[in-house]
Amino acid sequence: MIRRIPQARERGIPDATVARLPLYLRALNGLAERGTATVSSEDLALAAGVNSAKLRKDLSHLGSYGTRGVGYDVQYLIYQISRELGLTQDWAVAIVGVGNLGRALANYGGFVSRGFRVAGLLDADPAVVGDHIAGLTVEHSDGLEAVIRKRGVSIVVIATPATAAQQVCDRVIAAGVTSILNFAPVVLTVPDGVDVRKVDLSIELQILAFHEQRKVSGGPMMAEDWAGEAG
Amino acid sequence: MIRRIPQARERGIPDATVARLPLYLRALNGLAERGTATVSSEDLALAAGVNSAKLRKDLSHLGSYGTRGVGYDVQYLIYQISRELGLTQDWAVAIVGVGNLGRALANYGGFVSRGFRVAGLLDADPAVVGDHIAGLTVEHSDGLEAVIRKRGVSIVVIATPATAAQQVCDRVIAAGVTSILNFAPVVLTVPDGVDVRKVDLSIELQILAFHEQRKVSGGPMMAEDWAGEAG
DNA sequence: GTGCCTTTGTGAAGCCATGCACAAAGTCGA
DNA sequence: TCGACTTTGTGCATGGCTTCACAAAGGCAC
Ligand SMILES: NC(=O)c1ccc[n+]([C@@H]2O[C@H](COP(=O)([O-])OP(=O)(O)OC[C@H]3O[C@@H](n4cnc5c(N)ncnc54)[C@H](O)[C@@H]3O)[C@@H](O)[C@H]2O)c1
Ligand SMILES: NC(=O)c1ccc[n+]([C@@H]2O[C@H](COP(=O)([O-])OP(=O)(O)OC[C@H]3O[C@@H](n4cnc5c(N)ncnc54)[C@H](O)[C@@H]3O)[C@@H](O)[C@H]2O)c1
Repeated sequence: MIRRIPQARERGIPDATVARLPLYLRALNGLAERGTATVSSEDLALAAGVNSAKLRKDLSHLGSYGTRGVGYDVQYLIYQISRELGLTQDWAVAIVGVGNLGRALANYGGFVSRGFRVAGLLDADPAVVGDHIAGLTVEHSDGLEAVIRKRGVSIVVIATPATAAQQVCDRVIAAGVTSILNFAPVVLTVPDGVDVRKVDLSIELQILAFHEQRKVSGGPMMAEDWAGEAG
Repeated sequence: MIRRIPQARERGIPDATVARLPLYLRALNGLAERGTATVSSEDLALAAGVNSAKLRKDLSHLGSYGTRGVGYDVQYLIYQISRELGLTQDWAVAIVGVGNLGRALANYGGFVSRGFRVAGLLDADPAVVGDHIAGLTVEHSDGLEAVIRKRGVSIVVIATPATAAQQVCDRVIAAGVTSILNFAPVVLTVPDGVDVRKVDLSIELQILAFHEQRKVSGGPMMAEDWAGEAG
């Protein structure tokens, strides 16, 4: 059978598209708050900071939800993207490592706002255990596996020092977690089937520094670049 | 003259490569701490979590710093990558918005550790101004431009609420800053020549949720995926 | 010096993402 | 009902990134 109907959603949405869906969702929520009922790909793309053709191609992976000559229904598109991202259910998240960063995350309102619920705060330091943060009590990380199982935690945020991250990672995976958001500056080793995403401030700054250096070096090609290239 | 020697560093290093250099640098520092003198692309790639061919091609963009049959000299490669990233000089960074997140960032040791120095903490809230954090005093954001100019700030971290981010962004750009790290969940609009990188927790969680949803839906290929493909 | 062995640096192929450009589709006014 | 206009959905070309595979390069043992 050679016939090959390129059915949307037949299997997978490109990673690049998935990474942009939250952006579209945010832009759509902004429009919805201002009472906008429909939006064209051009306008939505502008709000999300992407090319309109890319936006349309991205949305076409979810299905054909637009109306030609009109645009997209804001509310309907919000629902479809939310459903696709799995935000119509709520996800229990545990934060391991309640130091500077862990506290900031626990207090972060935007966390809860869209489908994510902080179901546990865990730390290894007895001095921190028992602290009340954002309505939760910090528990000892000895009970990590129990917390994960009992509260149905499916996403774990690692905000421990780098030295503890792999160990915490191994434990939560053993407890059945397959989605990890890592703030520690280490490359986590995980088995197939486990997703790790990392947020790394240090890397971002270094990338900025790279470009900044090129700017201040006096234009596109500085003298040093030519050194040794003669002959 | 048709001869075209593909000299490394002739013009630009691919973005994808630049984004990985900090990863290599981190892995190399780990090796250096353990006293390793030389490392093969295979081993370094393993430590950095990438394919070894990719590592070699990345490094080849900087120059030909390896020795065939031996590998790369760890210290020398650290120096070369550092220099390429602009980490041999130190960068003055200002943090605007000293709330939960801004405080965590200010207290973050890994900031200073590699070429970045927090040169200013600024906030609009009089209740926060005057606080002492990590050896610095929080200043009022009215003086943003003055701080940037007087202390040679070239990278600004925005950790204000989303509503204030664009305004802060406009001001720091007007003050001459061309590198911004944005933590606020908004798409910043900037003129050409300004680099913005964003760190967005919410997006990362949503991407994790997407994949997690697919997993729990019943394995690698769920029934719904096959609907309509028969025949 | 010579030959073997290891490892680099890179040509080439394949893959994925981007963005243009346009036909198809649907709305809306007359 | 019809025609003009708007906007979507997508075929296609382009470009960048990744990966394989290997010739060239260099160290090292003898
Ligand atoms: N603070 C920031 O702005 C920032 C920025 C980027 C990255 N990071 C990274 O995020 C991580 C946390 O940073 P931080 O500033 O909050 O550090 P922190 O030292 O303030 O907090 C770390 C916390 O983790 C706890 N901990 C240690 N081992 C543990 C274990 N095995 N199980 C559970 N908890 C454990 C400690 O008791 C402590 O409370 C670090 O890896 C840091 O490099 C932080
Ligand atoms: N806390 C987190 O873990 C987290 C995670 C992801 C994203 N974010 C984002 O980071 C930003 C900061 O988060 P937060 O939790 O620290 O919020 P916060 O409310 O605790 O802190 C914001 C700070 O910015 C200051 N501010 C407001 N307007 C300002 C202005 N015009 N100039 C200077 N300072 C100003 C406020 O006075 C306050 O101190 C928010 O946009 C948030 O969405 C936070």
